[in-house]
Amino acid sequence: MQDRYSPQAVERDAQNFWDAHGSFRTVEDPAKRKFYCLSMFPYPSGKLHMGHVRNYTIGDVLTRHYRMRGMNVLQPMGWDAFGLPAENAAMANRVPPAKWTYDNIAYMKKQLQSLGFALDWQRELATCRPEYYKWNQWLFVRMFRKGIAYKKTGIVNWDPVDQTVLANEQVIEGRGWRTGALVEKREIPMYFFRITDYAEELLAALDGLPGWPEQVKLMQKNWIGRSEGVRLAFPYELAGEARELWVFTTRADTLMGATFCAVAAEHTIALHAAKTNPELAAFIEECKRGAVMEAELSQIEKKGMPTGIFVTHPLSGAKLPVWVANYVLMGYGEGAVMAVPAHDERDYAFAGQYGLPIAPVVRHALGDTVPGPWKPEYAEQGTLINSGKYDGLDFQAAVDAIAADLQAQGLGEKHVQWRLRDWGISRQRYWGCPIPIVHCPKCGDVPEKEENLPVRLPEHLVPDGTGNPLAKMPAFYETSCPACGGPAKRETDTMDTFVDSSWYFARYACPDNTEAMVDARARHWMPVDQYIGGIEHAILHLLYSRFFQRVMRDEGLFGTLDPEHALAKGEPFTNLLTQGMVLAESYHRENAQGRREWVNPAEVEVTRDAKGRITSARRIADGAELTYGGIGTMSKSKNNGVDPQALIEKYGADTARFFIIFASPPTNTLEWSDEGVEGSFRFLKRLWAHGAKFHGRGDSGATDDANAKAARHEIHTVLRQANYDLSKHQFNTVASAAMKILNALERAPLEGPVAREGLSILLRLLSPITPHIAHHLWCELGYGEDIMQAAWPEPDPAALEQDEIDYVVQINGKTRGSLRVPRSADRPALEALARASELVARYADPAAIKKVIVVPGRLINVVA
RNA sequence: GCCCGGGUGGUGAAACUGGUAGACACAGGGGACUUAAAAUCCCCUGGCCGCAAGGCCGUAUGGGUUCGAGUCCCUUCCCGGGCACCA
Repeated sequence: MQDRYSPQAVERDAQNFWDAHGSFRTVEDPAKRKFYCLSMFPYPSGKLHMGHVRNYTIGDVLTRHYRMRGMNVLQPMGWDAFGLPAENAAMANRVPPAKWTYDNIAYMKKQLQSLGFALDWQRELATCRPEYYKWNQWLFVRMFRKGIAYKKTGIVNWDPVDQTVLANEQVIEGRGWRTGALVEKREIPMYFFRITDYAEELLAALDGLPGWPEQVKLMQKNWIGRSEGVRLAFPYELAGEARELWVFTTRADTLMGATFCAVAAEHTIALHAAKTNPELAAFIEECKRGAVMEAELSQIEKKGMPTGIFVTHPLSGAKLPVWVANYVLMGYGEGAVMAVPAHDERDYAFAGQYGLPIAPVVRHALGDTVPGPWKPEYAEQGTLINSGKYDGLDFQAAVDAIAADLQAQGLGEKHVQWRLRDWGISRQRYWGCPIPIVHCPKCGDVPEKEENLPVRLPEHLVPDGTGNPLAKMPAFYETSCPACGGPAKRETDTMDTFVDSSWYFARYACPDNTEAMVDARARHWMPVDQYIGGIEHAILHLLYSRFFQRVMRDEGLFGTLDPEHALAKGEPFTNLLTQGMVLAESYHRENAQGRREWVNPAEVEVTRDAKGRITSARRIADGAELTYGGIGTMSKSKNNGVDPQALIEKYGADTARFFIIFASPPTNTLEWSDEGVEGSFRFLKRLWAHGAKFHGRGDSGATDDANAKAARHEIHTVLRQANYDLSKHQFNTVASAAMKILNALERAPLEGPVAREGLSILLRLLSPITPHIAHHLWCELGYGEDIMQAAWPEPDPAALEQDEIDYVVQINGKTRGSLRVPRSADRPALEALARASELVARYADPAAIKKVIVVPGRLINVVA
């Protein structure tokens, strides 16, 4: 056996062994319990980043652990290969997105393989391949026929200079990232998925997901946003025609306190009033400028302007003015709200700003009036006042009575409102899945015939930033109508990449099927038993996947299902582990054009103050002063990614894997630092050295040796804890446990069964984390041929037993020492020992003892 | 702004269901080995007071519940994620 640990050789040999034995190939096996372990597939951005390494290492630890526990584990890998970065790279390098993407996939696949992940590569898929996206299109057509996919207008960011639609991340401070032009909102026709049809089910089913973090379920719940209230109408006249302004409110009890209504800039009333009011038209134009992001909209100053139009209060008959307000969103509800300034903080501020009346109608904790400044109590529910016949009613009674009166007049009803909006999937971009619709002047929007799918995306185009190249390519869009055969134009928008990632997990079960989207194998493997990915996907990706799973179920793609079958419930992921993000510091400077240029932390030298805060930073290469951009997720845009490749090359995959597991529990954010990697490498070197020393020793040696016995007790105690930690997915302490076991082994005698057993436990415990070195030592030390075939270690109860237990002794809740007590001591014996102990004599008056609290096996607290 | 998390030594973290705070490491200091360095090994390392024994303080902040709080409840501050076209 080599004296020196040489990770490259060890890892190459282990990987060759796995390749030769097809160790990670998985087929359906009814004799074993199936376990589908899936990590979110990567976007092929060029090279792996630390977030990937972390994600896939976590998945691999789970996979290898469950394999050793005898399950039939499926762990596939693929590529989320459509998306914006490929177009950006294409513009920068004049290379087609397809070539860039395929090159990246080839390189990143090598990287993944070098990390030794137990992946079944035979199932590899890439969403940009026609074999894959054909089924996006196929399902889209079915959804379109069913009405789950439909067309309406949606609002996008428009760059007036490049004449192109911008993604939110391409809008920087309200301007286009390339042109610097002020971005405008523009309404365009788009396709939507009717996810709101499933809102109720998506919400209710969250309760049936015990394997999901509460935090994620809560985020989804809030996102879906069920609210019960009343939909009601304010009648008005427009150009002599009777109309109704419909609003939704959760506070119908405050209806008698409504003093005005506010509508979005795009609302019919606003547009009508603007025709004769240039000032209002200008204000509406102002509202239309700027980005569409909600985060941005919520930060803007609340502004409004009267329309001059009045509506009639449905109960009091009073005339209320209608205002245009920039905080009312057209996309949410009816694009109009009733304003009750006395009991709503935003309305209160708005009324104060524009001198609108404030009418209190609810008795709150502070009284019957609402003097400024605003108090949260004003918004609380209470008994109605100043509300005529509704006076004296509480919240629920008032809502019931008011809803009944409105309904009698046909001016309102109880209503459940959802915050969730339908999913707009059209993207005016090239590098995505074409939407299989043909626009025919005679037949309208006609889906492509099934036999003509997939609608292939040409792979040779290079976008230039001025709109979708497909829209400039007659060979792509000139076609004939699938219905009437006449000349027609193909849709040139492509699908949101979230469509691709909403069902890939089902396709892994049967990636080779050219006849069907999914088959019986999907029914076997689905649902995913353990899904692992970044917390940043907690809402959108996971919600869309849950929606798609239900659409596929309702399309009968999984066959007829027993109602108790997990797939019948529509949930694709039984257990979810949301790993924390990998964060890194970022640095930037202004370049000659006044744009921010981000410098990779590897090229930066920083100075820190006594508290470790960064005081200044400069680029090592040229000494340029840099601005510290704070700590944040590793991203291409901030150029703060740490390349794992250097780490792998210097220390090997096992060290990289061990460090990333050891550094932090999976769900924590991980602030990247290069320090600490050395320590992981040192540990593996020590492990190797221990193995080399142990190599060739016999099993002779004293079993009864007290040191050996103590070591065995320690090892099994640590193992018990490690197994518990594994079950909680707290892998960092499993790595610690391995270190503790090695420490114990180094203190214990090197020969004999305890040493041999201890090392075998250590190797098996480590094998999911550092599979290469574990594989090598396992073979080399004669434990077996393949550690993956070995049984998972369990602690021996006999080794865990102890003759004496150390009890913590507290006096009045303060820890004062400990008592060594025979294991057999019962509660009265423990109490007596404590009362008689010299600790009590020293810190309390034994005569004044009021009570003694005994926690078995742990602690005695004497209260005096 | 709204929704969801988090905050423990110089650093990453640990601490079972409310029961000895800081396991295991990193960094730092001291020492051994070496001509020297690297590597390796040993010792020390939360703060304050003390020659020592020991004492007091300490889990972002301020309060509360409890025999006992890092852990439960409330307040404030700071940091991270999401906000529907980044993936």
